[in-house]
Amino acid sequence: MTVYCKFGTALDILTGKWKSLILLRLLNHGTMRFSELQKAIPDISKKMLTQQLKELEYHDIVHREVYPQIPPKVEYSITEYGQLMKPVLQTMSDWGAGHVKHMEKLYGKGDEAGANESDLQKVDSLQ
Amino acid sequence: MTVYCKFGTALDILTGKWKSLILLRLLNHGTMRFSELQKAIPDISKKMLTQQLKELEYHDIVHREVYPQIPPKVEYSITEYGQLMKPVLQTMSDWGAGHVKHMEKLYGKGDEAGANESDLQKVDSLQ
DNA sequence: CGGTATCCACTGAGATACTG
DNA sequence: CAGTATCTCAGTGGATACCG
Repeated sequence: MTVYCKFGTALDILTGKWKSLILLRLLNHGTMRFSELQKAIPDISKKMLTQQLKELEYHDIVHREVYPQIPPKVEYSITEYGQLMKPVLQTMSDWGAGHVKHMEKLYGKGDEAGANESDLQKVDSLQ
Repeated sequence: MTVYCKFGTALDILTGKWKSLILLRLLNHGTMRFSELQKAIPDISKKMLTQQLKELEYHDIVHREVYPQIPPKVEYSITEYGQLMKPVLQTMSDWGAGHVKHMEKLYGKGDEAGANESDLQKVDSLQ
């Protein structure tokens, strides 16, 4: 049986280091303002944050609430539908955790040679 | 509690349309030769196939068996450890399938406007 | 505050040609 | 057959400045 590849879909959403980081923050902290997300995710630019949030909003994973006031205030949160991402993120996270261990076993703790884990970010865990 | 982000790790492996396509083929067909993979994955270039396979091999997900003969013969397969990817792939695939449905509900069947599903590939399913 | 708009540097990936 | 070596170019994302 052949089916259309669902990874394309899943990967479009999860791909890129930024989207997963955003989702993680929102899942942990609940509602967050644009500036809070910026502070919580070091090194992300406004451009990227805006872009990624827009995509997540289009996919009905993130909700964007605008408060029409001066100065503006915009809050982001995970939609009810978006909560379905949690098990996916969790599964990937669990596997990733195990895989870090596995790589250490294979190549030793200092595995600078190819694994490229230098850009791992410290974030709150899913639990 | 803060932990190192495991998504970086998981995404490094799963990211890119090619790696997931390769894993899918190998999971379905078992052992495959380089040229078989090339035929099975239309539009992938030798360069990309080689590169992705190398990375998967480094991560102990794919095994590379070289038969020292002329003409050369190289077979690729999923390692025992690599089988652990299956649930991850399955979870992502399941969510992706549901998400396609969700997008159709929201935006209608013809959702050319932003979802960019035009590059979905036909592949054998995990089942 | 929460964005857009513009420019620019870098990289990922395709095409092509060559090799053991 | 199964790669490697270059070249090239489009797209991604960073920096900066401006706007409602």
